Formats: sequence, C-alpha cells, structure tokens
Amino acid sequence: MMKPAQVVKALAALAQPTRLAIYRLLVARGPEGMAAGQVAEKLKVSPATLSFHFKTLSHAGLLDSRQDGRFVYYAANFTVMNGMVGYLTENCCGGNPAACKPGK
Amino acid sequence: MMKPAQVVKALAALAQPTRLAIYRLLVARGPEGMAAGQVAEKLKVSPATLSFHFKTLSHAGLLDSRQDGRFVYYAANFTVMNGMVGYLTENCCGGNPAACKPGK
DNA sequence: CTGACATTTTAATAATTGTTTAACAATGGA
DNA sequence: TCCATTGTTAAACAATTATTAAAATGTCAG
Repeated sequence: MMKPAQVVKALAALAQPTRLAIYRLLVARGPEGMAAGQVAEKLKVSPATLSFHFKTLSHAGLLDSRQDGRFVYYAANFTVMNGMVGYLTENCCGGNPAACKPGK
Repeated sequence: MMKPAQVVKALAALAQPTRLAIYRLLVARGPEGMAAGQVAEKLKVSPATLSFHFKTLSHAGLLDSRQDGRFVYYAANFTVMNGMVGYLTENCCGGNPAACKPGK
C-alpha cells in the first residue's frame, strides 16, 4: 500500500491542467514516450515551463525520462498511477471498492 | 465522462494531507457522516482550518453537509470520487485500464 | 572547434494556498 | 432573554506555485 504522503504528492502532481494534459499525452504515446520539444509544441507550452512541470511529475514518480541524442524523451510510468488508483479505491470508496471500480 | 477541469479540481482538493485524511475519515464513517467538531478533534485540526478544508472539499463536490441542531454533519459523496477514478483509469492507464484496476 | 539546436536552470515576479487569531452568526438550554 | 456551544468568516501573513525571460548546459553536425 502506498503511503499517504506519496499519494498526496502524486495527486498534487496531477492537480494542474498542464500536467494532467502532459500525463495523458504521454500515456497515449506509449512506452517510447515523446521528446520534450514535441510535447511543448503539442501542448503549446514554453520549454522552461514544460521543464518545470516535467520535474514535478518525475519527482512524483509519474514519469520516466531518457536522453536520446539531443532529445530527452519522457514516458508515463504506471507504477505510481497504479498505486494511487489502488489507494483511492481502497480508502476512498466507502469500504465498497466496487463503487469506484472502472468499467461498471 | 468528467471534464478535465473538474478532475483537476477534485485532485487538488485531495492533494493535501489534512484533506485526504478528512475524506478518508468520512468515507470510513459512512453515510451518516460526522460532525465538524468530531472531525476536528479526531484529526487535531483547529475549527477555522477545518472549515477552510471542508469548503475546498465541498466545492470540489467530494463532500455533502447537513445541519443538525447546532452541529454540521459532513459526509463523503462518492459521485465525484467515482468519476475521478474512472477518468484516471480510462485516460491515464495506457489504454489498458486493467493496469490500474484495483484488486489485481 | 564552432555554431546551432534541445533542454534545463536561475532569478524575478504574481498568484494561490494554508494557518492563525479574532470577530461573527446561529442554535438550543437554563 | 442570556449564555455557552458549534461552526463559519475575515484579515493578516508566511509559504508554495506557475510563469516568464535570460543565462547556462549539453549534444551533435559540419
């Protein structure tokens, strides 16, 4: 079970429109991820601002990054998202996890 | 499907240790809810601070409240939580909702 | 090596957030 | 009514956050 402090950190990381959009975009992109510049162009965010948000998401454990030449590729890491959804489902769904289960 | 703006609002509401604790406590308490003062005592939060957090959670649609005599009872409302978990599961789990499904 | 490109960092700033204290309703019992 | 109780609101403040512009870092092509 994830610790509340880590859950709070992950929630805070996603609780911002640009960062939620970044995460969604990278999830859709898959494991290969996407270069920072492409994300910036797609979401129309300045490089500096984007870098700031990447840092927040990465620090929360929601993103992985790898350098490829001059590019830095970011990709969604599902581990924390998984833990977060699990935490919410177990602790925040009235002792009845089914109430918040997807695909009902 | 919940709108991203509402998801962000709900995430932000829960992205704070005291508020996450409040929500968990009220979820555990069930539909009857709990008087503000009891929550304050249980979580050792000052009434004014608690009222501030109640407002944030209520405004995000995560809590309901009813007045009973001098007391105000707050209770978890699962609708938004449900929508939020659904949104995350559908949009943030790699097109593979099962990856974030609870009870794996 | 030099220059252009991709990204991060720093510094400055405005806006938002969380807490405290004190004052303000509202309710119900004596 | 008077008063104690319950909870909210208002004002002030420190701390955090998001954005911008500028400088710095790192990488490769020529």
